Formats: sequence, structure tokens, C-alpha cells
Amino acid sequence: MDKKSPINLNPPPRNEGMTATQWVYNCLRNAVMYGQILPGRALTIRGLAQMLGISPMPVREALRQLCAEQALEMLGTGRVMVPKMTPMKFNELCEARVAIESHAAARAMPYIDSAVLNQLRRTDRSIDCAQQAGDLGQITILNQEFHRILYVANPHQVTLSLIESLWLQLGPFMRLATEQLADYYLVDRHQEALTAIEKRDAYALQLAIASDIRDGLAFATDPDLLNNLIDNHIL
Amino acid sequence: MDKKSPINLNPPPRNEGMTATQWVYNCLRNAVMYGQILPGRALTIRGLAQMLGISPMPVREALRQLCAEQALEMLGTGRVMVPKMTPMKFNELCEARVAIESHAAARAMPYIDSAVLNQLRRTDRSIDCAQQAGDLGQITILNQEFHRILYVANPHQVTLSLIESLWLQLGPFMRLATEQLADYYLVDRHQEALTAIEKRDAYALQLAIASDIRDGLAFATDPDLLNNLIDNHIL
DNA sequence: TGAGCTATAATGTGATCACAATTATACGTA
DNA sequence: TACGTATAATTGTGATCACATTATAGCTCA
Repeated sequence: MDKKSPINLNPPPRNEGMTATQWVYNCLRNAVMYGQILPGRALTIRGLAQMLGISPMPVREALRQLCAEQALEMLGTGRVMVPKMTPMKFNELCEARVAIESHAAARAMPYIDSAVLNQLRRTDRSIDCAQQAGDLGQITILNQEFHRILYVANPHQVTLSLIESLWLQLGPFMRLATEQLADYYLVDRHQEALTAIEKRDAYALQLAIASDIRDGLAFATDPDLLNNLIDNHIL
Repeated sequence: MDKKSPINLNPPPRNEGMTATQWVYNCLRNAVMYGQILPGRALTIRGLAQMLGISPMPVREALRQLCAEQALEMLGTGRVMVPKMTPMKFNELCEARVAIESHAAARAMPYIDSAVLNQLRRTDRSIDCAQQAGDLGQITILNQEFHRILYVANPHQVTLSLIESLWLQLGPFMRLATEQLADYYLVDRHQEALTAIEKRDAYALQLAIASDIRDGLAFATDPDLLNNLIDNHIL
């Protein structure tokens, strides 16, 4: 188990009123989501506490929470590490995203009013800007934002936490996907989704979201290529 | 927020080698899953620690984990309570179960060998026995067992933790469902699933699981009835 | 040179304590 | 009797410490 590879926590400023646990949680969540920590890297309570200049207590709580969300993995001994990826697991995560998110999208349809639609359009335009600017990190964030806005339109939403668990597990790879396909794939599928919403066609929306996800992760359909990426730590 | 209603933790024996945190986690998880704690009931760290005769530390960790799994809800002040149910939320949870579990079942199909099939048959027979004995708690447990065996047949399974999160949120109600419909619904749908497996028909299996879930929760399709049950704390 | 053992260091777990914020209770006033 | 305030109790948060377990590094011996 890797114990030395660098960790770029890039800690965001700690807003007042925010507990230390929340702050650590955000740090680690971002680091995992955007691939700042290599799979297999061991995380120790005291090590992280020292990096962040706080006591071990909040780190313990944040680690446990992230393990519960499948963002990190706790071994039998209590040791915590970033889970390793395999091609088969990647495929399962991808298909799980399609199943759950297309469901969530269809369920949100009846609740999408013009305000939500405008919010989606605005986010889509922001993605365009980020694309032209070549800001890959921003594209990833805004793409997630687009999906989130869609799903939480449903006020009785219960699947967002499940979806975010999948995002966390796929996080580093989604960034890579954006990198490879940034030029063309995003806009089209989002437009397709927006059109479906305008027609109030839940099924068409479901299909658009499914295609969006599949397109976004299509770069990794070849197990050999994916294994290469994993082994070479390109992530 | 309810602060006084009784809590039946019914703590299981603490096996050696099991950490205090794991033990508390199991206690609370079971209590939530089987409706031993009323929705809205406030849970305090010190209170639970005293009930279980341990220090507050393991309780804190267990509570945070259960909140991450949506089994409990953490308010802005850090207070923890059992989430309240609404008819709309119930419906969303039910449909989310159908979407995810039927997906997981179809994905498991290629991996179901005769060993797994026999395990499923054995569990199904145990459910029969529990039904004739009228042991409702056992029926609920075995029914979950049946589903779990099916899903984990897929060695690359990534949805089980998501599914269990939904089970936790629906827990108390599933027991009630079993109570109302114990006489007839379970066996038929499980037989349907077993037949689909024998024919190696993933789509038929998917439909059987979807029907099984819908039948099991059909008792609560009427919002008024459901509201009555919630308000009257029959759970 | 390399496999196995030992001593040392590092780590997770759990307990206790201090503090600030929140909540509950009791009191006094209108 | 109802309401607002002040006091007291409760609670979550975070830090520090002790302990048992596990991992690591160094050494010995074949």
C-alpha cells in the first residue's frame, strides 16, 4: 500500500462557522473527486491532521464519513486508502450511473419549471465558456452542476446522495474523460436534454441523460486502455 | 423534536475483536432498520453512550456513519434524529428501489451459478418456514437476505451500499408491509425470479424483482393511509 | 545474499476533559 | 394567566492522552 506519494490537499479557506470536521471533509472530498490522491494511497489520521494543522479528532470523523460514502475504503485493520479501480468496476459504476441518473432525471421532469430550465441553460452556457477557455477542471465542476440542478428539481429527491457516491468513486476518471472529449461531446447531449425538457418529454430526457453519461465515459470502454491508465498512474 | 419516546436498542452481544464503534453501529442500524426508534426522535451522543455503557467517542463515529448512509439525519446544529417520512418521499424511495435493484439483478444474472441458485432456493424455503411460523421479523430479514444474495453474485457489484441505504430509510415500513401481506406475496415473486434465473433470462429476472418490490410496498400506495400510519406512530 | 526474527516506530481505538453554543427551565412582570 | 428574560443544564466539538495492535526497519543467521 502506497504510503509516500504526494497528496495535494489544496485546502480551501475555512469559512467562519464551519466546523473543523466539515472543513476536513471538504478538503478530502475534493482531493478524491479530482484525483489529487492516487488510488492505493494510505491515509493516516495523524498524518492528515498534521498536514491541516488540526487535531486528529475531526480527521477521524471526516474519514469515517467518506468511507461510508464509498469515496474511501477502510481495511480490516482500520487503515484507510483510496480505492483502486478495475476495468470491470469502472464498467459497473458507469452502468449504475446510467440506471440511477436517468431514473432521477425522469422523476424530476414534472417539477422542472421555467426557473429551473433557465438555470440549466445558464449552466450549459457556462460550460461552453469553460470549454473555449480550455478550463478542464471547471468543465467537470459545471457538468456535475448541470446534473445536480436537474435532479434536485424534484423536491422529494432521495437519490442524489447515491448519485454523488458514484461520482466520488468515478471522480478522477471523469476529469480524464473531460480532458479527452472536451471538444464536442458535452454540449450536444445537454442540448438534447434541454430540448426534451421543453417538450416535457420525460422519456426523451431519460435517454438524453443516459447518452450524456455513456458518451462522457466512453473513452474507457476498452479494458486494456483503462488498465494502462490505471497502471501508469496517469490519473 | 421528540426527546423522550422509548428506544429499544436491544443490544446484541459484542463479539470479541469487534470494536466499540462497530458494535454501536450495529445496535443503532438494527434499531433504525426495524423501527425501534420513532421518526423525529432525537439521539444524543451522551445519552446513547450511557445506555450502552461506553464512552461518547464510539457513539459519535457510529452516528456520523449512519448519517452518511441516510439512516439518520443531522440537523444544522449537529443534532441527530431519525428522519421523518412523507408519502411523497416514501414513493420516491420505493421507485428508487425498483430502478436500482432491478438493475442490480439484471447485472448479476451472468454470474449466478448453481451454487448461488441453490442458496437462493434455500433462503426462499426458509422464508416459507418463517411464514408458516408467523415470525414476521424473520421474514423481513430473510427477504433482505434473498435480495442481497442475488445482487452480490456479481463480483464487481457497486450498488449494494446504495441499495442498503434505501433499505435503511424504508426499514420500518418494510416490516409493516410484511405484516400486512405475509400470507401470499413473497413466495410467488421469488419463484418468478428463480424461474427467470433457471431460464437465464435477465430481463424476466429484472421484471420479477421489480414486481417483488412493488408488491411488497403496495400497501402504502394510498397517501392518506400512509399518513395515518405515520401520524399514529403505528410503526 | 536473502529469508526470518526482533525491536522500534507508527497507527487506530477509546476515554476524559474543556469550551462554546444551544436548549430547557424557572422566574418575574404585565 | 400568558409572555419574555435570565439562569442553569445539556449538548456537539475539538484537543489530549493511554493503550493494544500493526507495520516498519534493522539485525541475525543460514
